[in-house]
Amino acid sequence: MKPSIPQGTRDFSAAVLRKRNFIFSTIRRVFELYGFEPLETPAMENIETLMGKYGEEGDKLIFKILNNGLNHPDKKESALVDFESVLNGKTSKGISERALRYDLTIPFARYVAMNQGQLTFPFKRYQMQPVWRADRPQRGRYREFYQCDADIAGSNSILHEIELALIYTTVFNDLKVPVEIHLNNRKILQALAEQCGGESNLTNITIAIDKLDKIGLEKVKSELLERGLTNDQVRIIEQYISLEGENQKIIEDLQRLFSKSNIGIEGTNELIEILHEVQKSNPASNIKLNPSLARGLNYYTGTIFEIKALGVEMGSIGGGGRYDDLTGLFGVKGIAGVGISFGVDRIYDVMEELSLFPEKIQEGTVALIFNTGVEKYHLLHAAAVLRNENISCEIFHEQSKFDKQFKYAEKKSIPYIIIIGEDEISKNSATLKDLKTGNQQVLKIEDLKKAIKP
RNA sequence: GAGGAUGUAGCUCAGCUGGUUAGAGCGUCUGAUUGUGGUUCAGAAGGUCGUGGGUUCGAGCCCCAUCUUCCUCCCCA
Repeated sequence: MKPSIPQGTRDFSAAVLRKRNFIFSTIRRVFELYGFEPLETPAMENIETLMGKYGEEGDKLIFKILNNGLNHPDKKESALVDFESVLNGKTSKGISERALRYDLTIPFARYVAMNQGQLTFPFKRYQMQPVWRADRPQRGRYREFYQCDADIAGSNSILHEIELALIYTTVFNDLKVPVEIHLNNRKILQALAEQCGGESNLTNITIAIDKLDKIGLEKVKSELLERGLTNDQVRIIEQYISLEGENQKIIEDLQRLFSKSNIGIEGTNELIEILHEVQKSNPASNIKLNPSLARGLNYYTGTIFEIKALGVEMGSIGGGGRYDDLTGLFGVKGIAGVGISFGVDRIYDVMEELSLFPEKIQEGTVALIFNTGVEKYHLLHAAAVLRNENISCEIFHEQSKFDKQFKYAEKKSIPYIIIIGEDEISKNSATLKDLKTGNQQVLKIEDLKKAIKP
């Protein structure tokens, strides 16, 4: 049979993995710096943990795992009945009782709900693991992809929003990816909904205005009308999403538009505080109010973030926000949460497109010890000395022409080669050559480490 | 889930209205060159033309199905 992998999944070669790990380790380091602790949860969850948490569309995109043993004679009849309900679009525990995780937030909520007695609140965790979606793959969209989430459970403090924004700034600064942090607040959208026929319209409004960037004002307006809003209501929304310009100007406009709405004022004040503190703590933060930012996921109730890479066509490379009732879905009330997520696969694509990966990260082996056919002992000894100094090196596997050994080093981006032949052994030394400059020198084995730049 | 494009050597791609033995560049390997690479030169290997059916005297090319990748919609990271 011809080897292949499932649609939308990928193998990662060494060159790709080194770059990915560069992103992962940057994010991990910053998460740790802010006091988040690691968590991993299983690839699969019980199916009822996931179903119904991501909306109707989300349910369709969850990968369900077929139960084992369906062919057992004793179960045949019940399996047939259960399968009938699957054919009617319902899930059935008789056919599937597990599913692959769809994101990291719901498993986190499940974990907090399960372990609330043991955890120290506020509970700050980060998690970097793959998630799976049965979506149709496209550029920047995969069926298996990684998320890196940091969330805080059990605190309403706005300090977290401020620090999460600072994490975004720090990580993308470290990666040298130019970004805009888009900021908005669901409370303001709620105030807007109240002015437009009540909260029942909130979802209709958020879904439509979230697309403003993509489809433009006219299409957003027609979508709003299709979703049953009146002309007057659409006019109010148009006024709202047309707000643009400097953050300060948008703030003033929001204050004017929602001067009579308590929730609107509350949301605006949160925005003001976050903007103020973030820019004061790290002036490099490119944080931008975006009134049309809504985010599809309905569990958000306060601040919302989204990260837009500058200079490339790419969907958002990160997002997050505050959700008041994280664990309510699992029967534990009163635990608020706030969190952010990094889309590593898209960050990778952006960095690739902008050529932002440092060349340095492709170096695995630092030195290649040529095989000159001398006693293996001499080669192994030199390798051991280097390895003791934490310099990664390898010995060419067989004696062969230098030409071949040089080419091997070149292919693997190994910066140094070391030659130990009869001449060198007689002088208890080694020849070290820097492949980049072409310079070479004869040194004592013990002095190699000094000549090799890390 | 709906619609559209795509697939030929390890990689990037040619391949005429259907006609003998499917080509190029790059890469790989061998040699010039058994202690000094990146250059050059000579040669070689490498293909069930995504897969399975069909039409035809004859299919890389036409038809059907299926899979992959990519694009639009939906949704998202």
